[in-house]
Parts: sequence; structure tokens; C-alpha cells
Amino acid sequence: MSEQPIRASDRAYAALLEEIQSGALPPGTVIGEVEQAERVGVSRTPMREAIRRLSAEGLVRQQSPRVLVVSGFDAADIRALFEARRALEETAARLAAQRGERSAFAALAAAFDRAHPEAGALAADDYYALIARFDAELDAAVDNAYLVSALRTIRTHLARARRLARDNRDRLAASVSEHALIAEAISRGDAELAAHATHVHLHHALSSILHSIDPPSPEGTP
Amino acid sequence: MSEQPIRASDRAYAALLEEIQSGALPPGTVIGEVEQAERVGVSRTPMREAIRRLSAEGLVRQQSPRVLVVSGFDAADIRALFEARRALEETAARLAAQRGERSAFAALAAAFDRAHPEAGALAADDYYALIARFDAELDAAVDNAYLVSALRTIRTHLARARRLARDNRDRLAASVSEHALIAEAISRGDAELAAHATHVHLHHALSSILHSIDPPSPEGTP
DNA sequence: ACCCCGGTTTGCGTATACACAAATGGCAAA
DNA sequence: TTTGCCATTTGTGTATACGCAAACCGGGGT
Repeated sequence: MSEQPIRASDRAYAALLEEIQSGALPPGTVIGEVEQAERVGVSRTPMREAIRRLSAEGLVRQQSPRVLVVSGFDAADIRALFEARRALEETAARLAAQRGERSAFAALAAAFDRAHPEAGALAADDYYALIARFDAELDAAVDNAYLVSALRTIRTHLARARRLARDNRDRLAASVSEHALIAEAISRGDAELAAHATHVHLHHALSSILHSIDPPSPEGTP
Repeated sequence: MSEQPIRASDRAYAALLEEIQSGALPPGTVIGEVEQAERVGVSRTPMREAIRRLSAEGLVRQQSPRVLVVSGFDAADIRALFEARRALEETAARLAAQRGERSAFAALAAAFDRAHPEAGALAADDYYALIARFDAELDAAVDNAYLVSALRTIRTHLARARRLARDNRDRLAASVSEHALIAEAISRGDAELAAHATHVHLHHALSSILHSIDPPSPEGTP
């Protein structure tokens, strides 16, 4: 398709983003320009740009005026993230129901329904691919640069939460049927149902994540 | 208080931001790194960073792979902006009512009430200062980095809308009393009233702006 | 032994030089 | 006159050099 020269700053950004999201660079890791530049194999200038981008998005914060570290991400952050996510996704669902291409969401609803019955057959990656497709359709339907841009940032952080919470099969299956309902509501133009189904979905997703990372008492935590 | 060295990239960003918001750099203006760097009096490196920041925020967009221009801002953009703003501010108001420092908002409500009666005595700048204080309290009360960050971006764009719509006195007075109600609702912990009063306020604000920039027929537009 | 002071080092912020790609203008040929 | 090709120019992307400020470390004084 599109073949841009692929800038070094983009490679640097992608590399660091992936490492932060995957946990390869755990919270608190000091991010030095020279060090990261050498490691990724670019010069300071593009690496600097990548770091500033991560900093603007909040994945990296400055601990002292001279030292940047990978920002922490705990249960409180996840709760805050989902508060913002609710505001944006419920609105997005409502708007999509009002103006979206109905056939696209009908197709998505069918895809979710097809995936659901034998949930065991659905690999986690396939699930996330389906979600990504849904998100892309949602963005297109919403057709609001400000809203979509805010949602993108939220999703960037969400990737970190997903990693903390090891996905369990039951949750994935439930999530599929929740998405099926949202897609169907949008395809029928039912804005209120779309918004409230999104609310329900996010409620369950948050509960699952918090439960997963904050187990009542795994063994005995001091 | 805090006295940081003030970086050249910050000066460059502030300079360009102000010029875009004020309209000194109208939409469509080509933003070249060297040109702007010379004009503002910094080198290419910090100017480049400033431009990337503006680009990330959407105030500047790339027209072709090599040329960046000040992004346009029309009625459709304002409508989209207010859709996103509604989602974020209503949520913010709700959360502030739930967790905010009630005394702070009681004080704000009083300040708005004090400003209202003789609205003629209130200069536009004083009004905006009061709003800024309200926004700051709101951000503090919400205590959610993701939400506040999204709101900040929205407000950056909102400054452009404000300029397009020449403020009229009546609208300012109405806005003051609308804010008084929101602040009072938050101070009383009434989340629903706070959210709905915010909805009402934004509805009026949007109507006023659109009416102002899109007059039924000022004289006769081809 | 502890604290304070000064030198060294490390790292960011900025400036500038180099490379490459695209746009542009002119010149020549049809 | 128009069109196509080539040279030049313009501008971004990247690399690197320079300067300054803060942190670190070692030595000396109390």
C-alpha cells in the first residue's frame, strides 16, 4: 500500500512503545537519550523526538528535571483510565449509532456472533484483531478528530493494562458477546443501547482486570 | 516561585501557539522549520520540536508529505470539538461533584454570583480569568491525569473558537450564571445536576458561537 | 568520623553540518 | 507553443559538535 521512507524517529518510537507496553522496560526505568539511541540504533535527534512523544502521551514522566523514567501503572491508574475511557467510548458508541454505516456494524455483529459459540477455538490474538477492527469502524463512524484522537491515547495506555491482566478464556468469551451487542445496537441505530452496552462492557472489563492484577491474596502479600 | 531556565523550544511553542490561536497565522499558512525558526529567533531543533507538538495536537496538519500548514477551523470542527468537550466536561463535572473539595466550589459559586448582577462591570478578560480558575479547580477535583490531559487539548482548540466568535456581553453574563449553577451543584455533591448543567452550558455556548460565526446572512454571501 | 567543598563527569538543550528527496524552473526539442 | 527532461533549489530528516548545569565523587578540614 503506502510506502513511506519510514523515519528513524518512528522506528525509535515504535521500539520504545512496544518495550514499555510489553513490560520489557518496567516502570521506573530511567530513559536516557544517548543510551536508548545507541540501543535502538538511531541518533539522538530522532530518539529525542520519540521520547518527547512518549512523554506527551504520559508513558514516560520526568522524575527530576534531568531524568525521565517509564511511568508507573497501578490499579489506581487503571481506574482513572477507565473513567476517561467510559466518557469517550460511550459517546463514541452513541455517535456511531447516530451516524455510522449500519451495514459495517451489522457485519461486525455477525463476526462477533460467529466467534462466540465455540469460544475455545478463538485465539487471544484473533480476538484482539476483531476488537481492533471494531475500534477502526467505530473511529470511522464517529468521524470526529478530537474524540478519536483522545481515544487513541487511551488505547495506547490500555495496552499496558491488558498485559498486566493475563487474559482468561472466560472473560474473552464474555467480551465477545458484549461486543456483539454493542455492534448490533449501533447497526440498529439504537444510541442509548449502544452507550449503555458499552458501559456494561467497560464495567466488566475493568472488574476483570482489577480482579486479575489485584487478587484477594495470592499467597500472602506484606 | 519555580524558575526553570525556560527552554527555547517552549518559547517557540508558545509563540506559534499564540499566533495560531489569535489568527496571526491564519489557516493554510505554510509552516516551514527554517522560516519560523528565524522569525522566532531560535534554531531549527527547538522549533522543530515545537512544530511536532502543534502537529500532535492537531493545530498544524500536513498537507503533503513535505509541507505543514496551519489547520483549518470551521463550524464543523467546532461542532466536533463540542461533542468531545461534552463527553469530557460532563464526566469531569460528575466526578468533581463526587470527590471534589466542596468548599472550593462553594467559593467559586459565590465568585460567579458576585460577578453576575452588574454584568456590565465585568471585563471579558476578568470573565475568562474566572473561567480559568474554575477549570483549574475542576482539574484538581477530577484528579484523573487521562481525563485532564484530554481536556487540556480540547481547551487549546477552544481558544481558537473563542476568537472566531466575538464575545457579546449578554452571552458572557449568561455564561456566568450557568457556571454559578455548575459550581453550586458540585459544591453540593449533586453529580447529576452538575453534569446536566454542564450540558446546558455547553449547548448555549455552542449555539452562541455558531450563531456568531455563521450569521443567518450578514449582508449577502456568495 | 562526619560534613562540606571543589573538581570531574554525565547528560540534556541547542546549534549546525550533511544527505537525500521532492518541487521548480529553464532550456531544448518536437 | 507546448511538452518533457535535467539542473538547481528548497526543505526536511538525521547526525554530530558545543555549552552549560546538575549530580557525583573524592579530599580535606573540623
